[in-house]
Amino acid sequence: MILDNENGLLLMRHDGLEERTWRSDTCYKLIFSYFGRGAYQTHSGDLSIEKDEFFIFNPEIDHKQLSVTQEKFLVEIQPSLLREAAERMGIKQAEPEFALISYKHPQVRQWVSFIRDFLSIHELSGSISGQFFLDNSLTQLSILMLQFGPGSHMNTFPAVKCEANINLVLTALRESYNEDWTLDQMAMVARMNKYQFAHMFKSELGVSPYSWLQLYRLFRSQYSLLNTHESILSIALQHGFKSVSSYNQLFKKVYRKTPGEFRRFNGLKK
DNA sequence: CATAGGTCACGCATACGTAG
DNA sequence: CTACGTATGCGTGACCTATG
Repeated sequence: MILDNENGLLLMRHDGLEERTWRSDTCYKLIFSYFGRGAYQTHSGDLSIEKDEFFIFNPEIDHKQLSVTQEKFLVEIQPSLLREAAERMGIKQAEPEFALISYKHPQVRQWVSFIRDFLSIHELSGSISGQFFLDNSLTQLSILMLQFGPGSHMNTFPAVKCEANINLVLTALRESYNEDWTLDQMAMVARMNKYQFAHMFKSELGVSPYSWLQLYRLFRSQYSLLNTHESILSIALQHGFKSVSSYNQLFKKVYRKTPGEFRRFNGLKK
């Protein structure tokens, strides 16, 4: 099952899952795992997704699929379309760069679920109505990606609706993200056993508690990075990182770039 | 017996200092 | 900014325990 036109492409297939060639596309590429897990490789590290999680490849990123279970679901979007959506949504970042992390979001899951059901009932390949459906879907997904896909265009972490006691923790973390936290403290806020808490947190958000906090710090720090000329060190310290080296390391993992490179690539020109 | 809820141990990812 | 080395403590599969 494949639908494509000049704006992008929608692909869903249950066979030919063993493809293992290097690809480098000019488009943004969302990969969603509806069933089990998927693994991908880039020149600077591997990525894996569990059920219901997704990640987004930025244009021109070399990548290779390592494995997929049961079903491959991916959508490609041309930068021009995403740029237009960003503009209409009032996002300043002209060419958003998405974080290379797997993430879970209920609304993205719902969207994928809807598209899957629709496509499995209607045979649309090559038809006029298929094109119409595709264009609309791509626009919708662009909006979702910009809204919920963590990346350079955000200075916070995407909002999610989840369990009440998890929400307590998220609120507390957002308020004092630049302070020290341990898993025990978070669990205390949630009034839960720390093991239960960690499990629940992970299943709700697709990210484990401490990683969430780290990522939140990183996204909050982006604004200063892109809009001020403060030193990397002071930005790192202000946002709760204890050293530049851990800040650098996290940045490398998320964007495959160091903070300096990220600033030069996305930031305001002097 | 099946299912859900709770707990834990320990491998390994991460934090962070030092040196280059 | 990168490349280590080390200590810390997080994450999670696997195991218990209650419940029906």
